[in-house]
Amino acid sequence: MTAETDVFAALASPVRRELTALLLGGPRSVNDLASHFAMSRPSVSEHLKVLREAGLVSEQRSGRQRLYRLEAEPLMEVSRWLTPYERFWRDRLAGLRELLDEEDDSDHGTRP
Amino acid sequence: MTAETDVFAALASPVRRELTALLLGGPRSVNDLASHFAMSRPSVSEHLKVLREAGLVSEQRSGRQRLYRLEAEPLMEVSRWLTPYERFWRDRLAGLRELLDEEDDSDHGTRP
DNA sequence: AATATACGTAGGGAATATCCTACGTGTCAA
DNA sequence: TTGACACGTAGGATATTCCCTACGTATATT
Repeated sequence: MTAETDVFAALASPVRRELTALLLGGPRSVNDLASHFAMSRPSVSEHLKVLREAGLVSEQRSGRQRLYRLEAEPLMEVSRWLTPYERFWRDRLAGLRELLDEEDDSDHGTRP
Repeated sequence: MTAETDVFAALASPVRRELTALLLGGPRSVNDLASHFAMSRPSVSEHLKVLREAGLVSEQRSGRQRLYRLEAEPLMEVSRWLTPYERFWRDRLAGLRELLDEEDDSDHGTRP
């Protein structure tokens, strides 16, 4: 599949989104990351593999640890994919706002 | 799971991303949408169901057709989720730009 | 050298995803 | 009313996901 699909598929799992969120604070070891989840460490390793293959994280060996680092570039594709839709929800919000403004107006169409 | 997870999971399929893209041009019937894919119409219906349950599309019956309309609001959650990562790729791009600027600079560190 | 630590991978089981064909329902057209 | 059309759903086959435990490898410690 395309790289784009890899990224979206990687983000489909709440565990993997949580992992990327943890890496916002800087590189972490696998044990460190795994300690935040109820699941086994090997399972976390597998999630990290998915993220690695999507290009969302990189690993760097440090002694017997492996530090995983966030690589956010692939998220640009998501952001770019999102662009044409922004107009839609802004339009919708603008419409909502108009509606609320009318509602707030105590002078309900009594003006000439 | 959370609504957020529904949205990310819905977007994980290239077929469903393509469906939402088609709906950018306005509401369309199921047959119309299905004609853009190699798969059977019932399968497209199932994909539309996933999108519906994620709140990404709505349907409106019109005669014997059902017009599907894009509902982009749930994508705001994706956009919001993306926000803390933007800094990362901008930083990376800024670093890259610096590097290119230096490369372009014919006066390689010969200044006092 | 022997042991402990940090990690990845193998292999397997259960759940879910993704496609299909067959069929049922509601709507329009003749 | 009969037939065609548009669609959703049922049921099933296969692939993939997601979790586990067991195990192998490399590095550090003693």
